[in-house]
Amino acid sequence: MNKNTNSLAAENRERSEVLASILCEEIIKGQLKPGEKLSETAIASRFSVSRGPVREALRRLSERDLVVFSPNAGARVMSTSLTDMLNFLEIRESLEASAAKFAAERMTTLERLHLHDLYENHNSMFSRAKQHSYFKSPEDFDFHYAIAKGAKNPVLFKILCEDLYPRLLLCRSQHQYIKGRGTKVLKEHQLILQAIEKGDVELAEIFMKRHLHSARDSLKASIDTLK
Amino acid sequence: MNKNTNSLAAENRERSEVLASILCEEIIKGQLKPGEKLSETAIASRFSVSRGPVREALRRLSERDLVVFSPNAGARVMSTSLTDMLNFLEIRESLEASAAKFAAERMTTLERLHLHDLYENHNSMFSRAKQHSYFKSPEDFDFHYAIAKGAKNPVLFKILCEDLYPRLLLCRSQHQYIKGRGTKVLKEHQLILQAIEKGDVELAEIFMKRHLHSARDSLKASIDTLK
DNA sequence: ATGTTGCGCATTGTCAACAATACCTTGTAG
DNA sequence: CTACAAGGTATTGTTGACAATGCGCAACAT
Repeated sequence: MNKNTNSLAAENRERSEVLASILCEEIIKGQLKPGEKLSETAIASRFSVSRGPVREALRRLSERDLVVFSPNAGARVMSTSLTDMLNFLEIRESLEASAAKFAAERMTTLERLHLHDLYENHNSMFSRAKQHSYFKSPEDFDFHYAIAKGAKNPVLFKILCEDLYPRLLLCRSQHQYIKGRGTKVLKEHQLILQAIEKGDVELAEIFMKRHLHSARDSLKASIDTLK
Repeated sequence: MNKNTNSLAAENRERSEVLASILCEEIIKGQLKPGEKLSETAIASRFSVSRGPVREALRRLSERDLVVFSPNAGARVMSTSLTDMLNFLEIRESLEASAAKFAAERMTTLERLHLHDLYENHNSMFSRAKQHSYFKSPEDFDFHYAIAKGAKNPVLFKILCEDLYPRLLLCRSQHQYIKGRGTKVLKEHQLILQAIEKGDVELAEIFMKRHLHSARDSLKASIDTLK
């Protein structure tokens, strides 16, 4: 059992890493506002640590593009634009299309069954208000997550799930962008699922590409209406 | 004029960032061997700084996956496998294909001319022994770099040029992998160039995909012969 | 009233010392 | 001779203090 489950005491990870992941979560969830100052002393006293680990954590977040540094002026929460978001989605389209392709080729039978379950669950409990929180179930939090995993390319997985997704979620939290394309998403997921289940590499790629493309189009449209 | 051009004194960037980029270069160039211990005190004394900035720099490099940390045992240079390299190349294929597509669509006339020049130079001084060092001309060091830039998507550019390329170069330096597919590369570049010049989006994407795919195949083949 | 200049304060950047952990050497037993 | 254990040494993790830079407020001049 954990010796000190609530504090950030020695869980075989260094403090700076633990701090970074906590701050990462708070930034992504929007608990820290865009452009908000991240004072070293404030964070240090909040977690009852010295400024050293805090500084290391902030440098880590800087590499992840979640905070920005001004020389001699410290760190602020990265503030994103809708243009950033469109750029993210454009790349996501290409990467996830590849992921779907590889998943259709490389997923194990078990993984395909698991993906099917995810789809069914998603389908059945659709009417309820459920937006998956990124940190709720980190193991298989999503249909897309499972596909990224099934592509069997750790580099792809890392870029997609550890680099792109967090920053995409940051964009969403900063713009109250709740897509809600309704039942269309489910239908699109179904097509992808079926292609992957059959091992149809080309179709899986195409359906995923279309799926994300229409997500992007939907964002573009809602931007235009706002404008 | 710079007050202290040779040392790493105040150039409006913080020490940890400067240190990180220096170490990054040395790691990628292979001056630091895979698995080699990165002692904080050794680096600190080498650059005549305290351990604080060194630690921050190492944490930065850890986020870039250039070093790995063992708890309470410090940092070591990331050591890569040929499998890693194949994974990198697989993703590069998908990302650069998109880059070529967007470049064909979005490059300015000036950028197209510049790309043409790059190709011509590459073509003319082909016989000489010239392998572009990554840090030699960071602005337009390569044909691929120019295309990534011309795609006009900062996210894509960052993933490709700041995340993927360095790690790919690390793989190369650690495996003495000098591809040398000879004049084939030039021919393939020419096809890509022509497609981009014409603004032929589909062809640019396809030719880039083929280009990088055959590069990957060539690596696979040389792995098999070694095995 | 507005723009500017100077001072004081708060925050960041850096450092050296302390505590804790891991590694290596040495010695001993089987 | 090899395997294992124990202690010492070196390195990492952390902390608090010092130096330097930037920011804000106030007073003054135009």
